[in-house]
Amino acid sequence: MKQLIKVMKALSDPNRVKIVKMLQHRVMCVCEIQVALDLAQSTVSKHLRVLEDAGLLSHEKEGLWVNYHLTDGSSSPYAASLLGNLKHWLDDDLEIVHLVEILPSIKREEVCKK
Amino acid sequence: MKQLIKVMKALSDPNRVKIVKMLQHRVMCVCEIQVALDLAQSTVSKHLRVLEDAGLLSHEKEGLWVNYHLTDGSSSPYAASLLGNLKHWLDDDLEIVHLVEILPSIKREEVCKK
DNA sequence: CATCTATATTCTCATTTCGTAATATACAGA
DNA sequence: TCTGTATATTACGAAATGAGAATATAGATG
Repeated sequence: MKQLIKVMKALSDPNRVKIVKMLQHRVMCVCEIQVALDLAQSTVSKHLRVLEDAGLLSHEKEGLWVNYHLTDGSSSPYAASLLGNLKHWLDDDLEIVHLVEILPSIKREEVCKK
Repeated sequence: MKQLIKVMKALSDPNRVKIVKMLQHRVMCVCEIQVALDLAQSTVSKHLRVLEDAGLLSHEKEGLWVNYHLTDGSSSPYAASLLGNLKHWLDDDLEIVHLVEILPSIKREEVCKK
């Protein structure tokens, strides 16, 4: 039960769902997500932690960057199912469409370095 | 997006998930659910509203009783999918197993009338 | 109509959640 | 080792959430 609730809670926030939808298209680092969603860096970092704790994401370090990507869901059947569903869900959502459109223009080399 | 978030939020609470799991077995009125979950009546009433608003439940009146049951999910594709998933999810969960076991002993004619 | 009874709604409180700013940490490069 | 950059963590305020008690509502029955 706890596992399920964790996954559901993780996907109960619009910004976190947006993160999942973006990661369907490519791996992203924290600052790229920050720019895409226009949130504070700490906020993004916490959202990523919630998603990862639920078994939806994982990360690898690449120098200073941390690359986040979707998991294959093998850690949790609930995560697996919902990641599957989210593959097609919201593809018509205007906000998501827009996010995906601007995704190619968000490049870490240009976007970070503040 | 809003629709999806509503469904996810509705299923982010253990007591609401328990309600769904119970309703997979039979129609229940508010006071039966109240007894099964050992919650205040107003709390149950509110949980039912959240689930119904998300398109997961609907109700019919039967005299003084209000019968709640799962929907076929036709009002929301998200609700439909998750109701489908929840058909098999948590069937091994100890808490759910116990709830389902005591379900037959909860009869509105005996349980209500306070 | 008066009175039960089941449910819904409202009020209030404690807890959680989401956001930011500030700070700490990790690590690459001079 | 010192500096700068990306990320994580902490501290904290505003808003949402879940709980129960009290109250309102709807409808059945005498």
